[in-house]
Amino acid sequence: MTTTLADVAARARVSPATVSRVLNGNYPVAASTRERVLRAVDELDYVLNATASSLAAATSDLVGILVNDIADPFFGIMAGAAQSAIGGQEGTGRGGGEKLAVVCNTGGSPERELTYLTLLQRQRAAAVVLTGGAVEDPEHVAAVSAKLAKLSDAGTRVVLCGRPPMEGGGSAVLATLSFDNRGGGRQLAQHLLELGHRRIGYVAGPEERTTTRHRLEGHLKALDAAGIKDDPRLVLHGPYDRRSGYEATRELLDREPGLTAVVAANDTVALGACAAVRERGLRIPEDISVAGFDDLPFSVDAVPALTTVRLPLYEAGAWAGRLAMGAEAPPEGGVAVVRGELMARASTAAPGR
Amino acid sequence: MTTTLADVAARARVSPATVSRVLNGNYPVAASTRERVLRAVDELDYVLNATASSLAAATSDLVGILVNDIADPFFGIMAGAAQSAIGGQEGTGRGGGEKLAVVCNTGGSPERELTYLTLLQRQRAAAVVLTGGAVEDPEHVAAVSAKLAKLSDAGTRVVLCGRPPMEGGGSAVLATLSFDNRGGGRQLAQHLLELGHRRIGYVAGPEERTTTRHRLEGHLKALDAAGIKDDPRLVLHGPYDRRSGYEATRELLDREPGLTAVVAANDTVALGACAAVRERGLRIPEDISVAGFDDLPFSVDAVPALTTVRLPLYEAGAWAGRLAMGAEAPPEGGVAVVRGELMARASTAAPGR
DNA sequence: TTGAAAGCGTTACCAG
DNA sequence: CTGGTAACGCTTTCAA
Repeated sequence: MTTTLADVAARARVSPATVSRVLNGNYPVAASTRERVLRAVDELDYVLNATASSLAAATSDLVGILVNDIADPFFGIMAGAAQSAIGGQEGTGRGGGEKLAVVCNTGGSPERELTYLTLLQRQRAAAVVLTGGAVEDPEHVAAVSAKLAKLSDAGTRVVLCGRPPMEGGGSAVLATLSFDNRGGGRQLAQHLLELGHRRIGYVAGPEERTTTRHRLEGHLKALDAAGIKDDPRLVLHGPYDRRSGYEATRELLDREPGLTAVVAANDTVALGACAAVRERGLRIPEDISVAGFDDLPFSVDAVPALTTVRLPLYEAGAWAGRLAMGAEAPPEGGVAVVRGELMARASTAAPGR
Repeated sequence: MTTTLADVAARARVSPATVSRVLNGNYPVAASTRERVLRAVDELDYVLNATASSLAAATSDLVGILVNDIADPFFGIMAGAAQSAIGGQEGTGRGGGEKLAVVCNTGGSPERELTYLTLLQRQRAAAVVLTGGAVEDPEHVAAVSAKLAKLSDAGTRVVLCGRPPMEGGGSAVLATLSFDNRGGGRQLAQHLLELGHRRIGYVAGPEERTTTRHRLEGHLKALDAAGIKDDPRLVLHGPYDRRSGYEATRELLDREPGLTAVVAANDTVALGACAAVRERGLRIPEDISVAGFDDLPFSVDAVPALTTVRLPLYEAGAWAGRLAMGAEAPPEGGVAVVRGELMARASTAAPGR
């Protein structure tokens, strides 16, 4: 049979209540008693039953971190940082209070996102962190808002990381750490424009996603400011993966052979873009410049000449983790904008092609 | 107040027991009754309390997937596959039975690995999947074995994925999907040897890790078979990251300028190796060959000429997920060896240097 | 096919 | 500082 708190109490010759207090360390207990209890715990190899604790205390120690694609280091870095911030706190004791930070992979699917939120709601999760760009479909946005409101009502701390603030959902969301995607898109384009580039292709992310829209808006705004009129033929949408970058870039080069630069929605897409460019026998950056977003650790190896906007992923994730743990939310309605840094890794002067 | 099963029962004019049966779908209920109950559930926006369910049923719907480094796509791909296999099953209904697959990042730390296992034990997890190479420290191995035994006793299904079978721990572990790391290491070395390479550097992973030891063993065995004596100066250990590959390769090139090939412990390390090689003005593969392991999606972009062993990460992860869900374990003591495929992406004939 | 009631293992309040 | 004891919300026999 599984040993219970009562077994420990019996062995230590104290009441269950006392054992509970020792284990949770949230109430004064005589040192000698504590000693006796802990010995009994060790002797019996007792482990608290979290489901019973949660039921009785009406609070769980589960913290869910939702990501769009667990195979993408962009999310891995943020989630890992959050998990460290959450997990690396309490002592390693047999006691309670230890948070269980876990990451849930939605795979970018709205349904799975909702499913996970429901599952976490069932668990009465202590906190939920939503990372990465959100889907903009009104119906889904409404569903998520409603879910978050319910979670929040039930005492779950809701934090957004790398995601724009929810429209009017301010009450349910404790804090929002949003990347300055518009600014990043603008920086990238401005940089290329200053170098003299005029024909710039853009491989955007999936439609209906906030990151996609914001980065593209920044890009187009910069072009507009430079007096370059929006050319829809130079913008292609696709998923945030390598293949999309490859295929879209081939298409862009077909449409506009005079292209001197390609901006990709993120670094993973940029890698595909590079492959397509190389395939055409073009050198980077001598013949054509390629720019990305995110600055994943491997992009420097993939393309030493890649221009990118480095987002402070680790810092943002860690901050989100702390907020989930109860840290004070930033002022201004709990919204903080996290800016990226432009990394121009090589000369990318406009080729004469 | 939070609405409970009793509230639903009252509204549907049935007993709590009936509501439970409808929600779990594991007991016959009259269609009309079910209808009424479900309507009440929807009207009240009721969500099962998983902690209460788990306590009463003595089983949880939590499945934990432990990974060494969540920012490494190697783990992301496996974990994502496992999560899909686990999560994408039940209907999206409001009912129970839905598993909550979550991934836990140990960061390669033995303590955190144990902590997570304890946390999952507390939650009475339905299953636990341990992925990736294990630490070989005897004390830690014993601690993990003991933990797994306890989990297993408590009814948790334990699955190992991309990790060698536990010594004698067969009883606690339901199934083991182990990569053929020795064979992979051998393949890589043999390939290089056949091309005429004789001075081959090796950047190994961290000491005390099974993957590190096995891959290296395969490598050395192949060299030995070719009559090349083991030269400790050509083997360097370090963490599984880019920096390690960079620094170790610089050191190797200093020690042995006549090197014609470098084998890295995995593709991430290989990227660092490539950077170091390029820095010395050497071209790949004309001047020197670089080989890796794992075949991360981006490695082809980083180094089109990289030679690597592709491991079926997705398939292994999906299989592990199915096993965690209750699929039948493979025969042979539950151990299955998953082999990789050699990918020689470019000519890597031994340079004349 | 449905209902009644006895737990499941902890927590937290109230006494002492 | 410690003990007794109602909850906590659901599952699951056992009857009907």
